[in-house]
Amino acid sequence: MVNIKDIARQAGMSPSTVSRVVNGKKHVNSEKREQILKLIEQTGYVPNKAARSMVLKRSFTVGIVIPDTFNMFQRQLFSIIERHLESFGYHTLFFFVKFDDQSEEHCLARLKAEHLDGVIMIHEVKNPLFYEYLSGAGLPAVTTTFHFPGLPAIHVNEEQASKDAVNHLISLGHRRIMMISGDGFTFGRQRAEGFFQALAEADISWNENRIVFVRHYTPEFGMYGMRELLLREAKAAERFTALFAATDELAIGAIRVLEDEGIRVPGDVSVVGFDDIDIAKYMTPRLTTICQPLTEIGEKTAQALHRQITGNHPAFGEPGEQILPYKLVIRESTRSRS
Amino acid sequence: MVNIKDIARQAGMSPSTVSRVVNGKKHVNSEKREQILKLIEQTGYVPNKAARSMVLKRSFTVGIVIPDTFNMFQRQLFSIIERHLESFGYHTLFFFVKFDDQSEEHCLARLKAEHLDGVIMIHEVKNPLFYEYLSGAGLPAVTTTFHFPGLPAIHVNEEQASKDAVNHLISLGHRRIMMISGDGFTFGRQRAEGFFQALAEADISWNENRIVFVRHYTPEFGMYGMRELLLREAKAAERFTALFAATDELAIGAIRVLEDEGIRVPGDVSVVGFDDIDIAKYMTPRLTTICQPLTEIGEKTAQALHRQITGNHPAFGEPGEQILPYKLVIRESTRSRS
DNA sequence: ATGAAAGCGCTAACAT
DNA sequence: ATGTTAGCGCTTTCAT
Repeated sequence: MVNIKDIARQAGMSPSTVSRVVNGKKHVNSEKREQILKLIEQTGYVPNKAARSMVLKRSFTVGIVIPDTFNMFQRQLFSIIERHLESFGYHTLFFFVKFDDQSEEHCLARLKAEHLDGVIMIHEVKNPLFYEYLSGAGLPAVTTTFHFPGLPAIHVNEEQASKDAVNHLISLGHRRIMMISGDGFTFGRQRAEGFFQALAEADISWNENRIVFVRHYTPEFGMYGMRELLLREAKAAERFTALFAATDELAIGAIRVLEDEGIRVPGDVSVVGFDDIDIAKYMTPRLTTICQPLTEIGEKTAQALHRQITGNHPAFGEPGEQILPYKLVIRESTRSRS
Repeated sequence: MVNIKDIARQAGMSPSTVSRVVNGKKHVNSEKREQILKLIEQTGYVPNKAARSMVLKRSFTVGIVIPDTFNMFQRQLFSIIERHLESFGYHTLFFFVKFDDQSEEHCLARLKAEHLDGVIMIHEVKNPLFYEYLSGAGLPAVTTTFHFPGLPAIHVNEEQASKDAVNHLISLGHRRIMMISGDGFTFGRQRAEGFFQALAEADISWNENRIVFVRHYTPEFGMYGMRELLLREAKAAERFTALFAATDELAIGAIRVLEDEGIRVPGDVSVVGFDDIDIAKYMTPRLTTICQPLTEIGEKTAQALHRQITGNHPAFGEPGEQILPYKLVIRESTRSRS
């Protein structure tokens, strides 16, 4: 592997000069600059990052904390973030975390070991030590798609979006509306909160049987949730006519059970999801859902971190919170109550 | 950030001794070892990877080349690979590649710039320079879910799996079977080849109108493919009764069009996919498909690379090709021809 | 404008 | 068993 000395020797100059050229510094004769540039081109020389990193005391690496079981929404988000970060000259290291205590601890240990320049959290974690470390070490950090007090955040208004989703159902004439959410993370609770509020504002009587909290936001748990709901309703006079699922994947599982029970969507029950994952528009029926501005979230997240790393803003000084607009996408899984 | 000298000073020993302890070498007094270990624990000392990497001339980083638009199957695969690689002490750097020439070139340039210890290709690329670089630089490399001559590979027998899928359709009494595949990559051609062979072996007359090649393996292109097939059949006396889609995502798009046209799956047309992505079992109808042994593929891929990096096998010596078993998973999207 | 020299944190060869 | 030393590839004073 060709290094800076090789280039210097071949050019008959010193490594310092080559370094200056590589880093685009001033004070270098333009002829020599040309010559060195040509040599770099010819030899395919690339500065050794480890060496640079050592002297500069920066790793040029940012960590992204993301659930082990990340869904299509997060998948799209992180490749956008990765692309931007790369254009800023950073490496991206992924930290896949399962949400049990042990895995979070292990992840935190790795995080500490990596000498990162910054961290992006695509998902909340339970262990408070995580956030303590970030702030304690003064490590630049951004939370995205959720908000943790004291850290800059890029996200949509989950509560308002949920209200819109539920209001859509209400405007279609539905009154007996159920919800499946998860209790694990803030967004699940926020989405539930929006559900409550929409109901309250429409004077729809509240009843705790209207909502079921499951452990994960997956199709599998969507199935559990729906079975539970059906069980509760077994003794009711009339069945619910609409469902709000806290994620599209939950919705997919719920619809699966509904279909299996011979309950038609949207004929008998209307369903709205959240996230607008890829397949939402191909499903049968096409899923009505809340669409978050993926590209923009990814962009702003990468920018916010970059600014924090390079800028003179103290990491925990005035963390900006950017709230982005979402859209309700109406497809086929919701219909007027006949 | 505490470094090896700090530890040495506090322990009243030399950096070499600390280094020996950190790296678990012999020849160190067990009392001193204990003492150093305690100090490391207390201070939270972690060796600086950049420094290690520089003296060891290894980056401890492996690159994974994966499509920009990676699907759920690849998503699961890569988090398995990442986990194994991590347990071997490697960092994982992702190279998301779009399949146009420019993006591939950019990706190759980055690949060269990274001083990688090894490369895993989760997907074929078109640019031959990629493979030339890998072999030319003697860089350890493994291809997974496909095979490139001269490189170790972990994959299933695509052709045989496709034959099984089509034979399943044939055994259900279907004769007019169509296929949607892509022309971009080897696996698309191999899956098509299996389709041809199964047909030939069952003495089903061949006709080039039976297959359509689309540009990408996505639901969107599955829709294009199915529309094309329907168009071709518009003038035929009888319509086809079965479809083999080269990927589940293609199948999802195809089914979308079928449903929209009022053609029932599996009532009018049976469909079988390939990959068994997550949602396949939640769709309506649940998708019959070929299931690849994800976990095993991921495991063996990581192992194969690790062996190549550490072992004394020359990278291009005797590249092993490991062919793993697959399974046909029969669900609801296929049915006897009535 | 350019070069010489020091040093980033670590490991390994060599000495003791 | 342990310490001393040199050096990995780079950037950055500090001279000139």
